[in-house]
Amino acid sequence: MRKSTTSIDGVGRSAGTSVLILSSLAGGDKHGYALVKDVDEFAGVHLAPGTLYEALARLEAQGLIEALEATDRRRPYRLTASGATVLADHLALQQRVVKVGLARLKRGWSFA
Amino acid sequence: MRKSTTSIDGVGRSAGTSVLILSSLAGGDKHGYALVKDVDEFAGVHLAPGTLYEALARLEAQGLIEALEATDRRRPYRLTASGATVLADHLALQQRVVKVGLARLKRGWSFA
DNA sequence: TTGAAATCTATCGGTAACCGATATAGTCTG
DNA sequence: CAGACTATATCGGTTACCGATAGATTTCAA
Repeated sequence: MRKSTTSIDGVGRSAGTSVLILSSLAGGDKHGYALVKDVDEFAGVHLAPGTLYEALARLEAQGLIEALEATDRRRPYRLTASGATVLADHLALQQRVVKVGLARLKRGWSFA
Repeated sequence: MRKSTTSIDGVGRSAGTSVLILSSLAGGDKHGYALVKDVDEFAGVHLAPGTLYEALARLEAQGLIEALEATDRRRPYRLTASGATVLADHLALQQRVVKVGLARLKRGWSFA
């Protein structure tokens, strides 16, 4: 069952879960649940729990984020220096794509 | 075997194949091979053949692109009005993510 | 002139990113 | 005290994505 009209199937994907999580943590340390709400707000994308915890494990294994001491029921994460570098690189890449795409659309993709 | 140092595993993914293809076609009608080279240049991302033709079929089925009459060995595609709308929406989303991420990184993600 | 490189499309099998459901449990509020 | 919200975790299924492989044509230099 499809839900949206103007959406590429697998857009949650193309938005890039890793970039979303890294961007969220760039704003400060957060635990999973808080992170999901933050991403919801600033990107308008909702990360499913499966997607989230898998991605967190992946990113931690890659050394892009690090788990902090759990207080209460919360397991917070922090962006590492390496993670910040990778994030910056990817945002730069995405920015290039956005600029080119937008410019081409404005220039008139349609010759009809 | 991993190849890059500063890369999120599955970044080709986060770059968003669909957005890349749509952005390429926004610059004019192209057949698959030309499209791959264009994306290589403007995004620095190489689309594998499997990824490409699968994505083209998907996008056509979704009505975001349309196949044109094949001349010679080339099977060109054109961006549809619907595809242009979807692309614009997604570029806007990515732009928002880029802006937030960059702003947060600049503000200083590290408190150390 | 032949043969290597580039152009062009296509399919297949495998991996892993992503999703939604489900489970569990503590807290807060009406 | 029920129901909503916070919070983490796992599991099964789907599919985007990848690289290898294949095959046909064209171009171009040795």
